Amino acid sequence: MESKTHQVECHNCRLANGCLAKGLDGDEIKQLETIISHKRPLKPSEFLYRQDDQAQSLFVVKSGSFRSTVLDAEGIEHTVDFHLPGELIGLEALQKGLFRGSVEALETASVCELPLAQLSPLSSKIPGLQSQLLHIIGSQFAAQHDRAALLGNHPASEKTARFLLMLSHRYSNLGYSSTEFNLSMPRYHIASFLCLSLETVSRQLGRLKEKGLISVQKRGIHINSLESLKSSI
Amino acid sequence: MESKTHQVECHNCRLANGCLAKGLDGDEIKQLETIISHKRPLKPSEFLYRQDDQAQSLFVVKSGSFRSTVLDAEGIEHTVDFHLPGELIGLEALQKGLFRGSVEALETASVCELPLAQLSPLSSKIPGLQSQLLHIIGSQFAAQHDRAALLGNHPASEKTARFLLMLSHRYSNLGYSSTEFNLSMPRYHIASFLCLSLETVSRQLGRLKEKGLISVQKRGIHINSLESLKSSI
DNA sequence: CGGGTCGTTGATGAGTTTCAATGATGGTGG
DNA sequence: CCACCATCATTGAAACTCATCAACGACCCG
Repeated sequence: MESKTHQVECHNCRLANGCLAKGLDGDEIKQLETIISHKRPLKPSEFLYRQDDQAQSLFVVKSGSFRSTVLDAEGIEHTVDFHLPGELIGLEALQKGLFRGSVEALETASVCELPLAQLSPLSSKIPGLQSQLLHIIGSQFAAQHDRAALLGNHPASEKTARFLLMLSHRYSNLGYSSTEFNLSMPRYHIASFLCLSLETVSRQLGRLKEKGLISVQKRGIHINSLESLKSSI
Repeated sequence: MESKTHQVECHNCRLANGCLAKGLDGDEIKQLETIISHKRPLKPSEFLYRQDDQAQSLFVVKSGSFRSTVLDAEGIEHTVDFHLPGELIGLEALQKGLFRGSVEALETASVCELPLAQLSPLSSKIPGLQSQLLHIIGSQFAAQHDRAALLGNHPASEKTARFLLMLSHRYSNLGYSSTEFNLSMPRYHIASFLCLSLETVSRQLGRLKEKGLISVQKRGIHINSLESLKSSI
């Protein structure tokens, strides 16, 4: 059974507050739950969808993390973004009903599925849902602005520090530690996201470690002082 | 009078087909026109809005072109995007009601203003408007994916060629020539967008000229062969 | 115990930035 | 009307960052 529906309960989901359900009353949440389905969890490096797939749904990350990529005309893959719990994925399909990039689980991960055909009418019916949808869309545009500032014309050292600070910030928003976390992606993905080579990323992490700003052990990151790391930029 | 309302007529606007009015019937367009206002045209390098301004409205480019920028924590400016006629600006404000970047006219330019307070209720009332709004939002996300592929890990020569091809494509969609156009921005803005130095941009344009792929005279660009330019990447 | 993936580290060279000088253009005021 | 200034673009030379190539070690899983 490909898309067996698992248990669905927005009303006691710890993410509901940053999710579509935010600001809805009990009855509205029930209506929302009726259109949400949960696919089985994805395994590491399994694809949620692939570029040019027909899009029937949007997705919200429930657990784990994802990476979204695009292939350019020459078949070179670029990492567009990483997605943590609570984030909405697939908005680029609103244009033509096709996904414009691929999304791949970085670890065991799960999503809530929001069928487009039902989301749109429901959001007309529930004003709070529409406004929350627009709010989330706005966050994504805002995040892109931040990303532009992160990736823009900076030396590798700064890109790396900024990358860690971005993750720190996002984990902190999710209620996790802002100073201690595990990278869910290999160096190669970070490099592709930052437009650097994987060796450079590795070396820059090493430098930050030498300076005493962070501790690194493979995927494990500990930021010794957020302030010093920021001011190192 | 700061925001004097100029003549508003979506129904005979040549851009209406790629704009919010697309797919609406005559009566619906009339309703849309009632909430749209036109500010006086902006002069070159005049700001449409500035980062952290309170956002009352979204904007659609009616004529001319714009550049959107963000300041990072260090006060360094990054060019996020260029905006041509028909494009919707300001979506990042849907999150918190604040603009997350600045938008600046590159030449004499005008916009249609869409007050957020009225747009949202109207789109609930007119299903076609809501779906067109979502469609446009989707295009912007799709465009970001394309931009990621454009800017990603490529040598300066490719970035420059891709940049020209992107503009060519966008002008062509607007009904202008895809092989002959004027850059509305100085080299410095192109450089900031492509994460290069302005000298590098200048040199790369020079190289493309030497190779016979394009003609350049300051802001004037003529692409001798789109196909050769593409295959040069 | 192999074999694969992943991360680190070193040496080298290419590509890009930076600094600097010069030329073209357009607007302004004498 | 022309000189002057500011802005923008081009070009050169030098310095440096970063990518590439390569080797090695750590780890995990079959």
